[in-house]
Amino acid sequence: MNSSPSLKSAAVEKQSHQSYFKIGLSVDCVILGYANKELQVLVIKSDLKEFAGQWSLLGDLVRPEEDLDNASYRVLEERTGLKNVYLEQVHAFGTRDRHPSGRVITIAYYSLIDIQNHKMQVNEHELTWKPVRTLKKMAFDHRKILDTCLLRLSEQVFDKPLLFNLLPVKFALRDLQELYESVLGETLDRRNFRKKIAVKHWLRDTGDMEKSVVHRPGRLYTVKAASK
Amino acid sequence: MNSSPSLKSAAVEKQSHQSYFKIGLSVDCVILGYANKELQVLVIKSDLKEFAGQWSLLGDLVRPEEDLDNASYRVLEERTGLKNVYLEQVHAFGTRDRHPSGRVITIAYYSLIDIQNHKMQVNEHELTWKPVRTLKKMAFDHRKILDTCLLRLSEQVFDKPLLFNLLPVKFALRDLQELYESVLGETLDRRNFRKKIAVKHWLRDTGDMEKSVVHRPGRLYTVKAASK
DNA sequence: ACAAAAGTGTTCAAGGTACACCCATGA
DNA sequence: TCATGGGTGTACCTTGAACACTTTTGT
Repeated sequence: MNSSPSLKSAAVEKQSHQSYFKIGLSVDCVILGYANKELQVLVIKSDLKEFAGQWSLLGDLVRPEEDLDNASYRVLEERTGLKNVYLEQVHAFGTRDRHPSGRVITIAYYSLIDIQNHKMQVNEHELTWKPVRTLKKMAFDHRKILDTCLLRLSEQVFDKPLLFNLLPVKFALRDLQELYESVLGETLDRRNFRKKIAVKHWLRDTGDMEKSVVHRPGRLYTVKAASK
Repeated sequence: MNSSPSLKSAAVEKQSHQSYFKIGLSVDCVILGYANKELQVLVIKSDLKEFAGQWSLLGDLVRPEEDLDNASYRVLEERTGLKNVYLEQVHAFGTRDRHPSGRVITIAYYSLIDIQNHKMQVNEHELTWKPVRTLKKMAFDHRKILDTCLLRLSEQVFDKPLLFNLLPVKFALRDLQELYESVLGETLDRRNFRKKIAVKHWLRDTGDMEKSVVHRPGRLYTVKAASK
């Protein structure tokens, strides 16, 4: 653990948010993207001494004048510059000892964005995308929060057109299938997958084809109306 | 609206809980029972002037030293005397204007109990069971909270052995079917229902039969292991 | 011509739905 | 003997799973 001098201790952080206690209320956003054929989550280096070197989800205290949902939209927009993205509340986490600064309960949300389409300077401010798979340990109970959101997501992907939010506007069915496989953690039969998606009527054929692929190009589709 | 002199106004209530603000944090429990072939929910007359005469769910502010889940177990035990019952977190409700006393966000839980088996004096302290169907308007956003919990429940009843928590230890399949019909809001075919339950292997035949019924008595079953 | 992925249909098993008759009990 | 609900099986349909060959493109 390399603890730089600029890291705040939990005690100091508690001072600066004094007005929100006795019980602090925060939102944490599991912001998911898809790159290199893997699910990625947007994380930041923890600024707490207790979690020096560990990655943390993006969150903030809820302001007294804002709705819960608005707070998570705000966090999302501040960090990615994106509005109007899919965001869903998942669970409230509130064990006593989950935050070293004192009593903070957090409402977890997850959000799905097109990683290409967000302008934020990644790797500045120690904000970065990390493959979900590689994050073994995270600050606070954030790995548990992440798992809870991933489970919720996987339960919904065949009921609602969610995963399209992670892809560019135009995509091939193979891209979509690989994404489903990442999220579900299992391989899928190509013919069965295509039939299963077809009967949902979520997609529109753009008429375009893949370019510059070293094999037969696939058709490019776009989603009729993704969930926001 | 008959507003008795003992009702607190929101302003007064805010004073008495001053230490918890800026943002207050509560839990609300949708405590469900089953009687007269209807789902019932345990409610109390609102003590706020703004909601005089309206029914309210059972809730309380979360204490600084208790886990979120513990807070809802505490509310449940204080109101029903029951421990060890099924309790599940459903959703956090946090719009700015949901509470007239100021900013209070609440975490909603639902719980399933055997209504015969709870000792609480109902109709004292204006605490009572009301059929879910008859509660058109409730205090705060409590009708919305109730609906959210009922929806969650109905989505789960064939996946987990939940509804048995609402019945006595021994019950006939007809009782069970009527309960399922109440929760799902639709009638079910008797033969198909019995097959569907049979393949779950949730039940054990007690060897006993119904008594004092005016028709052929049904077998009494008990659940092998209900979810707690 | 070869490598690589696109695109496509059929068969089988399992689960869900619709539906009707005889049985046991109390009045 | 009648009214009431208990208890059961079969046929059909829908859905999901397994599985292989031809086509198109770039190199």
